[in-house]
Amino acid sequence: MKTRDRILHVSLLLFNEEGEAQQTAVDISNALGISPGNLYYHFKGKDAIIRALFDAFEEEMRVILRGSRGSVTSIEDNWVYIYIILEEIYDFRFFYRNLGVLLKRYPDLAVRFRALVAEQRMTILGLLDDLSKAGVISIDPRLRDALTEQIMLALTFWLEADALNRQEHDGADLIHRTVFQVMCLIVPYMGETGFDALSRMIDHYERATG
Amino acid sequence: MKTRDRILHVSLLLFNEEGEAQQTAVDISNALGISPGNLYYHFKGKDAIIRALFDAFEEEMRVILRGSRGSVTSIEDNWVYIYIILEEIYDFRFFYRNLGVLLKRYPDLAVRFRALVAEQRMTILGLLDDLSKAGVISIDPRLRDALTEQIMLALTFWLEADALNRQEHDGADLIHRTVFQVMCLIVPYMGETGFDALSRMIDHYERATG
DNA sequence: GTCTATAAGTAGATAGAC
DNA sequence: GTCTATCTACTTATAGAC
Repeated sequence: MKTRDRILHVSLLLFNEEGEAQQTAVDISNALGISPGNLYYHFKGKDAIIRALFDAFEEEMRVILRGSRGSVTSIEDNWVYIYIILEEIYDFRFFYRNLGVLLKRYPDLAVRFRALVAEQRMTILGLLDDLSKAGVISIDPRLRDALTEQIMLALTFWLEADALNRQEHDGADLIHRTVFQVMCLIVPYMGETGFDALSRMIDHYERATG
Repeated sequence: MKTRDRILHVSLLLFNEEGEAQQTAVDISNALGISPGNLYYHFKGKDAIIRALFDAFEEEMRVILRGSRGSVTSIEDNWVYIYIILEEIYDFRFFYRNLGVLLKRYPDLAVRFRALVAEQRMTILGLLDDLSKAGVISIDPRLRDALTEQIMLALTFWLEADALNRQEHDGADLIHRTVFQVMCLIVPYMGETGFDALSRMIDHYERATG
């Protein structure tokens, strides 16, 4: 593995586990067993590392978002799809843990992040449209936008909300609970079948978390 | 106005407008027209200032939360009450802009903040219970907790979400939109009257924002 | 209470040898 | 590519005069 890739790999690990703000360029080079000078040979600094990590995240997320076009037509599909999005976010969770600080510090990333969020919003809207057309949900158009915003809120701040509620966390369980939380937002619009779907979801949730 | 109070006042202003992370002890003393040494005479550092500001916020918020006991029985009351909570948060918005960083940096504040959030959650649950008993809403008990969490999410991360979507913001309009957003979460559980309530809310919203 | 001056500590960045 | 050594810049915090 080339040093450049090792730097990215270890940085992502450190940022996710210990928090981005806490790690200095020297910390990263120590973790890698290389000198700070060497680190600066490969990346101009922590900024460049973060930008490179964002490149990777952005590309992966765009692939996921574009993969939804017309392929999510049942509530089960929806469940799985939300799951996939959350897992991708979890892989780069350090971004979402300090969103405010990071976007203030890197205005260029803020622009790109906003564009990504916009595409995410369009995807969620499309998802709700597909579910409507398939007759799975029925929602007043005035409430549809509000629901979309709520789902966006959940998808964006689930990690921060969890950090607020507990000190430690179990990633798999947290993702699971968050999918459930998002699905609960949709249940009221499923009419009579909503309660059945909810029951099935709870079963599914209980089974997976023991 | 005593210097101590002036420091707190100007610090809150700076933190809210420019961001807490960006302001150093020297910046604050410059803004006040006093020396850094003098600042350190009154407060041991930025930490002590932030703690003092949190004291104020915590006390004000607790008064608001305790004021809800049994006094919110209509959907209009609920609207007003959410409004009051959001305005209080807005006054100390710098806390909510960098929650993650702040709570990591000040573990003692994190403990107190979590307790405050817990009381907030109890208040929201109580609100929903009161609305249920008054026959205003009807909600499956399994969905009630999820709804509570969603409202908490909205109340806690509305400021960060807005910062993500725009560069600048109009406080009054943002608060208004957020109240609307929260109310939209409750509408599905209002049955037939929900649509009327929604229409009235939209009217109200349009009127207030022009 | 308030000032000036300065110490002490930390993060970021580069130069030059190997 | 990688290292050691060092330098700059900045923030916090304190000492001592007024």
